[in-house]
Amino acid sequence: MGRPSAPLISKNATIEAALAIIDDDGVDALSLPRLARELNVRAPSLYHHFANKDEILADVSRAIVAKTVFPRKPATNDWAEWFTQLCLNFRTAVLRHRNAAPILLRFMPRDLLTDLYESAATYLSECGVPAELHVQILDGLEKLSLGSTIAEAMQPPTRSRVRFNYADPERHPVLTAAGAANQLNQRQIFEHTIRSYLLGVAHFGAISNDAAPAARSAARAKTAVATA
Amino acid sequence: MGRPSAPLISKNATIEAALAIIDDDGVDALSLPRLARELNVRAPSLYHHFANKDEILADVSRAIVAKTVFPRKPATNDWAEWFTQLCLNFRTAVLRHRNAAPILLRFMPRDLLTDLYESAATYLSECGVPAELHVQILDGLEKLSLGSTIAEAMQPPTRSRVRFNYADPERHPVLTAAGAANQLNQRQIFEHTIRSYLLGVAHFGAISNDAAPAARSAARAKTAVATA
DNA sequence: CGGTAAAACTTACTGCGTTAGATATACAAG
DNA sequence: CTTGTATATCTAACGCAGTAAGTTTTACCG
Repeated sequence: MGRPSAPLISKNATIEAALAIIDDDGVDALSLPRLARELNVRAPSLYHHFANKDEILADVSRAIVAKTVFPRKPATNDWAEWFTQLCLNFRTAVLRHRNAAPILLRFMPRDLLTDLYESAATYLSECGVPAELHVQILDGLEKLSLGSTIAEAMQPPTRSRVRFNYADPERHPVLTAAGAANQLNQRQIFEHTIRSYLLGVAHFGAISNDAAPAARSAARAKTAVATA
Repeated sequence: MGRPSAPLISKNATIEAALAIIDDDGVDALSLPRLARELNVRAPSLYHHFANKDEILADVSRAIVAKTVFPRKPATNDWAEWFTQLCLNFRTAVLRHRNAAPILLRFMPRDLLTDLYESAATYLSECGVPAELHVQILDGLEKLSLGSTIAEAMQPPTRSRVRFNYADPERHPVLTAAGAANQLNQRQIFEHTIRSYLLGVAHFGAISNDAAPAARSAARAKTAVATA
């Protein structure tokens, strides 16, 4: 065949095709022969554009995360609201390709995140949040959004209120009742979780084991009161 | 060779061997030939005890999660403290085998969790927490612990204070400063995140988009105050 | 003692990721 | 316009993986 007048393979088209396969049939269905066939090409030709399969997967991860919408900063110093919106947008971007969750876990584009964090930390400083809290807020939010979104992506999608699908009314009566009483869907629980976390950080600051026992016992007392 | 006087393969030994391989060399290193070799046996013989490789992986996941220590209930109605301890124990159990994180994501033993949730929901009821909050607490905590622990497991372990390893002092000055100012390690951030979340739920209850705008704006006001 | 089921084996197939080397074309230099 | 080199595809082939089929030996039960 020899060299074609215009290249048959482009990085972008390859990544898009890979993403389409994953969306349609899952990560396990993405093989190089299949990907090549979709591009009307042979598998080894892909090695002229990518070092190996992992590089393709890393680029797919990057493409997914890069579509996260960056919210504009609010007029007030309401950083908690801004972060909540950012996390929601991240969740939306990831859940658009929920089959890709496993590769996202393996190939999270950390450099993208680092650039994002730099601007987020700057914003926190502008809002007067002390630097000691920055890591805790950023790292906590990362674990929370990334982790809980990926965990959500691994389960079948549910638009309506969250139940416990594995609960058996006979063996798990209390849980079944809890499912019936619940009013929130997955997205609302996520948003609620983020917001609760940020409220917690903002109100109580660092609650470490050894550093601030007074703050913790005070917090514990409040919890007990609120649920009595 | 024929049938041996005593079986050469047992489910338990197989799962332990698989876990050892994963701990030593990662998930990708676990192949049936290698696993069989470790057991002094041939690969197809494993099919007499497991339907396929996925079944082995599922059993490995189950073995990891099953080692979570169930904390005893405190004398007071301090359910938040109990849940915090439970989540910490779960994290410990998972991080003992951090290489196994990807398969844990795929083969989370949901039935184990369901039994656990039933008793947790019962406990919440005993403590007087209204049923409408049960799903939100359980599901929120699941996403948070499972997700953030798996996300943590995917990064290299760090016992000391959390920095941002990918931050370049030139390009990310604010982030570098934030890393220097941070006092908490991974475990403390995790614990803090759980506690902040539970405090948030206990104090503010459901914060949904449409249900309680008043509660949310009140919460937002408090956040702003706390950080001004 | 004989039949059945258990628990190992050997052999073999398919499909994967990847490498090596051939082939033909585009493009730039003389 | 020729010629050389880099580019972009191909074909062929290797090794390893998961798994299926069928064989062999042995344990155990009536």
